[in-house]
This record gives sequence, C-alpha cells and structure tokens, in this order.
Amino acid sequence: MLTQAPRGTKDVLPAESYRWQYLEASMRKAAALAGYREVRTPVFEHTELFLRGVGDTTDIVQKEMYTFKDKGDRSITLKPEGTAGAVRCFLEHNLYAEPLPCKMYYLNAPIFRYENPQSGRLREHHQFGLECFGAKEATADAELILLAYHLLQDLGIKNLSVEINSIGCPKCRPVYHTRLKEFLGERIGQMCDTCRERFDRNPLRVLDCKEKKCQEITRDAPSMLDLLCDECRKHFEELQDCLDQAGIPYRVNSRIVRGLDYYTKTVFELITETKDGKLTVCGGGRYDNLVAEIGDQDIPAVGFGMGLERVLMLLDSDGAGIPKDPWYEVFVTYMGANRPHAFKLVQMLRADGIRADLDHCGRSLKAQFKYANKTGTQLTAIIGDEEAENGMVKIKSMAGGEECTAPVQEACSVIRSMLR
RNA sequence: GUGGGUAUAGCGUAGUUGGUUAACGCGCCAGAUUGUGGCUCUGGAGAGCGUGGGUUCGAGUCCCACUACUCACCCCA
Repeated sequence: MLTQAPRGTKDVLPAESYRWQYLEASMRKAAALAGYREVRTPVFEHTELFLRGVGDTTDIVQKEMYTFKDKGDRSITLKPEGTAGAVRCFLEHNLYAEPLPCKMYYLNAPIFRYENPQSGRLREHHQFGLECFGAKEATADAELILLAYHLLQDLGIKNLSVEINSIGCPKCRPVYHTRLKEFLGERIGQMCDTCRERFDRNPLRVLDCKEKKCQEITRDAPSMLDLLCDECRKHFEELQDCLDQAGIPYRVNSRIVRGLDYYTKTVFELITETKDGKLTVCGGGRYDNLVAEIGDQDIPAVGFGMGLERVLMLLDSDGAGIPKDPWYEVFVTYMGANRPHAFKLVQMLRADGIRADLDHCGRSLKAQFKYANKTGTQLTAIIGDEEAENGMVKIKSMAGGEECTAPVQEACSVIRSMLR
C-alpha cells in the first residue's frame, strides 16, 4: 500500500520522461504557430463551476468527480475536464476586454475522473487542450481540427480519422430531441437494456449503441443534421468547406455525441484504429453558451482536449521514434585518490555546457567503465595517477575505443570537438 | 456500478496428482583482466510465493474472503 501509487494513476519514470517532453514540445510548437498562448489554471476549482459548466446530468458530474470539502468547508473538485477552468479564468480576468479572439492552451494538465481503469483510461490523465474565445466563425472550428490533425499526423500516428457533426443550438436542438424521442419511443421496447436507460437520460446516446439490433432499429432515426436551423446549417457547411479546402480526410458522422452538456453546433473527434478497436485521442467542439452560462458575457467559444497518455500509447504501437536524450556525454573515470581531480573536471565540463558526471559510489575503474557503457555515454575521460601528476586527462571514445591525451585546461575544447 | 482473467526475486517465467533448504533467463554486484567498458567464463546477493483466514501430519500448489493489477461494459482523453 505504502509503495503503491493509487489505482488508476501512473508514474512517469526518469527513463521515459523524454517521451513526454518530446510530445510537449511538439504541442507547444503547434499551438504557438496558430497564435495560442499557454494558460495555467489550478488543479481544483469550486465544485459549483463544474456542476454549471459540465452539466449536472452528465456521467462525469454524477459519478466521476473527485469532490471533497476543504478545511474552510468549501466544496472543491479536482478538474474532471479542462474547459470549465479556462472559461472561469477568462471571465475572472476580463480577458474579453482584450483583443478577441482570445486563444489559449494548456499542456500536461492533470484531469481526474473516478473511473474503472483499463487500457487507455486512468483516474488521473493529462490533457493538451486549446480554447478559443470570441470567434463565432467556422474557420475557428476548422483551424482547431486541422491543428489537432496535423499535430498527430506529424507525430507519426497512423490510421487517423476525423469525424465531425453538428448538434445544433438551443433553437433547433429541442425540435430534434422531440422528434428523436418520438421515433425511439415507438421502438424502445425492442432495444437493449442500456438503450432503455439512455432513452431517459440522454436519448442521443442511443444512436451510439454498438448492439447490432439497436443499430438496425435506429438506422432510419431522424438526423440532427436534417433539422438544423439556418444559422447552424450554414455554420456546418462553412466548416466543411474549410476542411475540404485544407484537403484533410474527414467524415460527417451524425451519431457522434459528446459527453459534456455545453456543446453547441460543431462537435468533433479524432479517432485512431488500434488492434483493440477504436480509440478517441482528441475530442472537442463549440460551446457558444458556456461563457454566458458561467459569467455575464455572451461570448462564443470553441476548443478541444487531447489525451497525452493516449497519444503516447499510439506512438508506442506505431513505433514512431522519439529521439532519446543522451544521459551523459562524458563520464569522468578516476583511480583511487584522484576523485577530487575528477570532480573538478566534471564541474568544468558542466560549466561549459557538457553533460558530465563521475562515479559517486566508490567503484573500481573497471566498474566505472561498465557504468559508462550502460548509460550510453559517448566519451569517457580518465584521470589516473600519471595524468593527475602531469595535469593531463585521457579521453576515450566508447564507440571506437580510440584514446587521446590532452592537458586538463584544454579538456573542454578537445571533448567538444570529439562529440558529434 | 457490473462481469471475466491474473497475482512466485528488480523484470520475464517454471514449479508435475499438496511432500525435504522454491528453479531458470535477463538485470544487479564481484572476480578472471590489481589503469579501462561492450564478448566469454566463474562466483555472489536477492523472493518464502499479493494479504488474511481455513483444510491437512504437511500448501506456491486445495477452499474462502479481501486487496491490487488487467481486460471488457457503461462512459470518456
């Protein structure tokens, strides 16, 4: 217990953190190219924010939040998603008074949901998310989809597909809801148990059922896309025009529904085909009413969240190479009483920007070489009695084995010239 | 919340119908090579078998419970 991380959490070990750093660097770059700047918001917020923002009928709010009372008797919740916090931040600091759109991203933001962990699902996971406030036009939706698509593609993720849908706005969605309920009401008796539950809770979900029988029954169900109001239809058409122009493959899937209540108009997912089936790596959409719902500004917005663990998982299976950081460039070995000389040389090298270290465990020279070998060090410096007496240092290339000797004062420049 | 699988050294595994000091590979440490790694050889350290009960003369091996891990459903990144 004491030496076990809580269920559904994962350590990122020193040997693998370079993979995260690589991802983060790619994400920062992609975001910055499109004018998004980083925002950092707290890991926890007032529970009320999520009840209002995410929607108190959603599964996330009803059964998955980490909620607790703090010592001041406030109800606090660990972020179960990234958008609500960003909206709160946007409102609290009056960012709407600055030139719009206000584009922000968060990176490696921990997200907490009390779920049953399984492949690609944790209780704490991390997201890269972008939010764009104050842009109502479909180009904003499109640029986010393109950004996510190109980012994942550039990372080497294969079998990537983009699915988009429009779920309308408060004007047209209620009409659809009524129609759908009518349609389903007549047939729900023949459908599976979970669908019957969904019928009451969230009828849209019924369309998402994987049961063959249910899929057949709902094949002729009314589609939201046929009932969009003029404004929503036009917006959706513009989005498709943008994507067509950009030339990325996408599919309109009138059945994708997202689990958060705040979406309006555009919703989208980036899905990959893995050996165990489909996996959504990125999901997002437009939320034109959320800002007004939480604050007193009526500002449209659009955004997405991308699961870092899932992206990393896909990078594993697609075998995309992430360049490894060298551990040490130079390992300084020494014999016996020459440790102070070695220590001094290491400090010199580091001051010169070279990754260097020496043995801190009292190992034999031979063991020091073994260690250097195991850590993949390119060069070793050797300080034996002879070198120490003459103020010299021997430098050896681990790959080829060739050695040379140089005065300690010139060690940095000699080593630099030997490092590729 | 529901259902399936698993649980033996740091990692991966073997442990026959329950029977003496739990085995192997990798890794780790050391030596062969007392100023030098990667190959080879030799030796060594390290688990009492997830936890707690029970059955038995005797359990890693059988039974029960719990916990954790894992997969799937639900839902989601």
